[in-house]
Amino acid sequence: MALDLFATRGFDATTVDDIAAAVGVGRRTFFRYFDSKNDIVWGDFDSVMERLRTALAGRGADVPLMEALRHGVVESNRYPPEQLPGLRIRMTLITDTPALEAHSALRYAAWRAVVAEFAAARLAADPADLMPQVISQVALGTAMASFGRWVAHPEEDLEALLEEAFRALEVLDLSLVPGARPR
Amino acid sequence: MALDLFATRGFDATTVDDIAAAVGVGRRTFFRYFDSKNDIVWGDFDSVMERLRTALAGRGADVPLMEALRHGVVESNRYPPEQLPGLRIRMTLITDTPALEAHSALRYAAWRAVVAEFAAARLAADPADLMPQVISQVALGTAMASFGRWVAHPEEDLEALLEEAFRALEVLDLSLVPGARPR
DNA sequence: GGACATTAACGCACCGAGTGTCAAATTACT
DNA sequence: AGTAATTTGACACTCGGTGCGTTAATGTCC
Repeated sequence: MALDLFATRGFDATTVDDIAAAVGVGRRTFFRYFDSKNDIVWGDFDSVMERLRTALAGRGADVPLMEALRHGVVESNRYPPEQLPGLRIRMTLITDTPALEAHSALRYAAWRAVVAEFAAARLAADPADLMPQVISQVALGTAMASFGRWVAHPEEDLEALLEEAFRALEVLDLSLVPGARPR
Repeated sequence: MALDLFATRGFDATTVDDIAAAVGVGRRTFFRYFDSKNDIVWGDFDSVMERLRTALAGRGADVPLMEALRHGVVESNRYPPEQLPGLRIRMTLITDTPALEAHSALRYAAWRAVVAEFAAARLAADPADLMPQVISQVALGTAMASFGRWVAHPEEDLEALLEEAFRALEVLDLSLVPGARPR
């Protein structure tokens, strides 16, 4: 609903009054349901995190950490085809609207916390320790690079991109020698 | 100057009028020198990026990519001791003021672009390709994890943290097997 | 040194996001 | 139906940020 306005008129050019009017509701009422205009775009982020959490927990302890991470992230980003257009609109808005890009940092922090907790458990460390933090940052960055690519290249497959990116991560120190051919 | 106000009163509680008054300048004039209130905290970010760019370029092509990246990032974050207190104040503000955390995403994008360009050149790829993007995201995340740790633990050494984090990156797929002892 | 152009300072009015307050409307309950 | 609880939304306000237009400095050329 409001997403359509954003997609056509642009995020910045769409005021909260516009949205409220379009939904047929008072401006003040809008702010009862959304903490900010930005929050419209990231719908139910809690469920995304919950999916990630369960996907990570679903891997046995015998699977190496980075491999479990790859599986978890890929699996939690598996969407039924009919949801992909909506996802693309949202991710497009996020990646090329500065205000949203900035605001998203807050959501990402929560996402990273899930990964950090998982990594910490695996490493028998504290989530605040350096390595779990590095791993969570790296996982987020890798996922974001994949999403960014997906947004810019609609013909490519999101899952495949995530898979490729995370696999590259697992062999980072081996493949990235000078002179190595990029695939 | 304005940083002191942020540090004592808090970022959100300090209005632009407060700052302008403290500096003895009109509100409108403030906005001639800073595009936004947020921009005060990230001083001359261009010089940071320039340092990174030259530090990366300074490594010979014979040094492996991830190693050159580590050297470049560590070197570009080598500050004279007298600048560390100021840096700590700024980074503390950034890491625990949501508004700044969000705004910083825009600066980070520029930083990543520098890394992506470097990585792309090394891989004979395009900066927009998946791998350069992954590498730039990973580098940023690793640096941020180090900074976050440094802010939370003032007794630890920033350079050492960066060094440790980036070294861990180079052996990610080797050390992070289940049962491996965290160091 | 004086006339002129340029740039900086800044007051004013405005917009849009977000919040607190309070009264009216709706809904739920018995 | 009548009462209590919840939802809605109007109003006023704060704060960040911008456009505009005017005054004050600052430079520049003859």
